[in-house]
Amino acid sequence: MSIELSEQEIIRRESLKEIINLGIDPYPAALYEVNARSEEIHKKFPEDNSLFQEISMAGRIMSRRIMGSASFAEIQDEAGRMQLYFNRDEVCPGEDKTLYNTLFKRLLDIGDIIGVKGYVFYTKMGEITVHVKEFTLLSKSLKPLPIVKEKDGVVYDAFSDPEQRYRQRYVDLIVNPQVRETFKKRTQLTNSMRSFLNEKGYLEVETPILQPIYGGAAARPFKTHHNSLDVTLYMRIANELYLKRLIVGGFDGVYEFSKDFRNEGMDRFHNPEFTQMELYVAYKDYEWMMNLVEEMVEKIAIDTNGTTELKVGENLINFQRPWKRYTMYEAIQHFTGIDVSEMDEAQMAETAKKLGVEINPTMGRGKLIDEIFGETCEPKLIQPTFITDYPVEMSPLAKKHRSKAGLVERFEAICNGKEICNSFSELNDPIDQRKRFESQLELGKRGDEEAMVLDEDFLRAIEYGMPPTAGLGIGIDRLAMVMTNSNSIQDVLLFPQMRPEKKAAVLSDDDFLAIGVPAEWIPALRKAGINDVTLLKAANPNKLFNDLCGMRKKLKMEVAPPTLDMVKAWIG
RNA sequence: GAUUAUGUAGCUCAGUAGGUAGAGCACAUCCCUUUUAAGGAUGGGGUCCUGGGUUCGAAUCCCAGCAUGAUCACCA
Repeated sequence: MSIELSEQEIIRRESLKEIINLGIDPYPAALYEVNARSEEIHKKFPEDNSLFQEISMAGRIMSRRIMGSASFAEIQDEAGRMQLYFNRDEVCPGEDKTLYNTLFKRLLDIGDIIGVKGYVFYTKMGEITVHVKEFTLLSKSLKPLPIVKEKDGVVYDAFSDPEQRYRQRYVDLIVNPQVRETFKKRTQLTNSMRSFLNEKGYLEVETPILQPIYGGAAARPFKTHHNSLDVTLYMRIANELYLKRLIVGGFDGVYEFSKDFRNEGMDRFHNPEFTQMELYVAYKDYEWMMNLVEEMVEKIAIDTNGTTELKVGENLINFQRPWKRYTMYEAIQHFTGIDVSEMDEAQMAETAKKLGVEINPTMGRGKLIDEIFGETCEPKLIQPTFITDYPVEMSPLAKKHRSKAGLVERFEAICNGKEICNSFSELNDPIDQRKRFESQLELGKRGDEEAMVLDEDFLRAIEYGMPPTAGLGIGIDRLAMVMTNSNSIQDVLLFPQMRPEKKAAVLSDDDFLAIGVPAEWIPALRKAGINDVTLLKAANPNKLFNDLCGMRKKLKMEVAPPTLDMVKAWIG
């Protein structure tokens, strides 16, 4: 990336100066009245042509077709585009045609934001168009936008480079309307979920993101430090333990949309920060929670897409209740034909090897089952499916199964081959909970970096007594991927985490002047790639001298060539 | 972290047995003047990701790096 402005950027800056010289403020402070939007006009005008005869609307210029005294342009507002018709003699009723000839035709560009007043009519071509009577520049754009064109559903020159789309999401949002739709849908999703939960009377709460002890999930945390307390704090990996404290405190149902942070790998399913909705309801169990999840997700599908049947990638997924239910052992048996339910750790490890599942010595029996399941079953579960009854070893916060030894009352919902939620009857036996934490500590000693740590305050809380409680964590990003048919988590995060953009250390004109470089040589030096002091200091004076002579020709500079001594003096 | 692909104009992409780089859109100037991815003509615009190496000569070949994507690993 050059710090040089491109030709088009220079032209726009010059236009900006001319606009100011015309006495026009390119960034006016006053509000601009908007009483009509493109979507509304397109919808209502065909039904009643007497509407919209005195409108005022605003948006970004996305295309222009200029032909002398008449011109067409399109502006884009949040919901869509509207064609504008400009006629020179209507925009400039007097003798002075500057506003049209100079401002509109020459000094405005694609990307500028304008406001227009006028009336809606049909053109000869039958397109709904705003006949502009007056227009106002609201913001001059200095960077050219990628121009995406579309005809009959075919998109030309799409702005598609993922790096640029994610790093400059604002550009992505301007030129790719389907991206705006995705994020609107994501918000519809959370709105739908929130209203569902509120209608049930559950209380939305906020709990700490900075936690002295991270807990509630198996994951590596981000670590930070609080200066005045001089303590280590962790960014939360889950909010489970806090929400359960609130159940102890007497709330019957609490939930939180929680940004969680996990210091792990990134790929199309994982971002270091992601959103979960966690819900805890007193006096309920996991069977009850399964029904709630079905009901809630079905409603979300209808609220966001108008149907329970969604095309996601190659698959047609139907969220209509009831969903299929398998126990974990049943699922493994179903997909591999092997009954692992009675196996001990050694037999399990043997089976895993036979199935081609990679294992390592830190894995206990529970982890082994999880690996086998994850490898052989999860990717094959396309339709929403509940997997129930997990091994106790991998669920230190879940209640022991009421009838099956060695298992806990837990379920996950799998959809499109990925987990979308996780839930259990919460463990409320403080003695058992302490033991479970202790065995996690053992796993930690065996080298499991994700083993949970013991949270004394949480234990103290449940020692006061926590009602039987059903808990749920549902991945909002994963759910949003499904609901918006997105292939990557980055497509449902407005600002996905990216490696930092590398920035050249830039020398300002003043820096160059301070070193003794005459102003006229600064562009040439920049062109030669000398953008920071170290580069200049490290340059070979002879080479730089030659380069500059070359640049002088190339840039058609009307100054005397540099001398070698001059260049040596800059380098010092 | 591993493998692999990609990185050329503001955007989307061509291209070259290794010999001073092309198209469309965008931009500029002029002509036309109610157009619809959309008129016509002319023109400007590039450290061909960065750094090394091979070579008379590298955007092209080799190595390393950076960025991004994909797959795997990790990751409920």
